Amino acid sequence: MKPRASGCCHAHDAELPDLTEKLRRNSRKITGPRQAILAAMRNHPRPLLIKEIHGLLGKRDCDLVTVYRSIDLLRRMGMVRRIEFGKGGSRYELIPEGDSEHHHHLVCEACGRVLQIDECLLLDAERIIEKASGFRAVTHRLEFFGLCPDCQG
Amino acid sequence: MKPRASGCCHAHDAELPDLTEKLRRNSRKITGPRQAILAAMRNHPRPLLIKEIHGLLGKRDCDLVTVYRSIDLLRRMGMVRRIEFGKGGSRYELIPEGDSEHHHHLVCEACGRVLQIDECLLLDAERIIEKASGFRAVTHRLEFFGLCPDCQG
DNA sequence: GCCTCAGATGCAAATGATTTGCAAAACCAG
DNA sequence: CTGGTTTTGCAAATCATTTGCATCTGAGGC
Repeated sequence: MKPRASGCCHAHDAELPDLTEKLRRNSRKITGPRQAILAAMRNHPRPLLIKEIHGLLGKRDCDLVTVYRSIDLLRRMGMVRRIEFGKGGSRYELIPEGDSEHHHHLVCEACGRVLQIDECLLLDAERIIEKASGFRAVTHRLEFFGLCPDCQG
Repeated sequence: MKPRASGCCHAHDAELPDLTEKLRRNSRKITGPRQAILAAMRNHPRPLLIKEIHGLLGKRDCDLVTVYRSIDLLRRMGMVRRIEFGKGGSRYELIPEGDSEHHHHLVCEACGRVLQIDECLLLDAERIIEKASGFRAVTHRLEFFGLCPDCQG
């Protein structure tokens, strides 16, 4: 279980055809705002606030409300995932193509820096809980919080 | 790891002296609203919305704003814990006295029913993450979601 | 290339949770 | 029981998110 800095990385364009295909399949349109939002998220691979995404676009490219609506569409299409860090609103991150495994985050409570934790040890726990509780389709939400090296005072 | 229904249980009054003492120590006052809120939470031992707590009191006992302020005070005094289930606002639950261990919840995504999961397997994970990341004071937030038996359809 | 029309967008305004300002009311130490 | 600090209630401000609606636009069909 090694945390990994989720800094900027690859920006391969393979997601654009993917978007095109998925949108077409649902008779949705490939619009400027949607491409711009996806591009912004690709260039900033960490959980972003709606407000941050909007800021990355420059207010003229698209309205804040459109960011909300587009992100929601992308989420329903399975291209974006919502994450709750508990203050200031929901955050969203791109789901890399072919990514079936989710991951967790380690968030600095002072500065908000985010590391990514790749392994997930809780898939077994979900099955155990299903058996013990009678619940079905059990998923989980797990985030870690602490003070990053720069904020330890 | 056995989920446990977090239904109503004991309502021993040992918390009232505790509250009194803690409040006095910080030169805060023991007021009607604060006692009423604590009593309401003791009688409904599950994560409650501010709105629900307010509802339990009868609007005349105390203003919604006072519930917000009192809950925040109780939280800062370590008597109440905040939980985020991700929709409809934060929830709060009483921390039983002498309780050092936290627990997690299993939430039905359809009806909102909540079971409590007592064991926590992640304390080791926190230490491991501290070592690997350089973060300190690492804590975590973990909730499970699924469909309870009544909502599987 | 042009038309048409469902789907998308912008803007204003509604909603819902939470916070803040301030004057009046409630504790409690002396 | 009195003074002075803490709390409360009420109104209004904030903040994130959603909704209504008139207008605009991408994409398939001509």
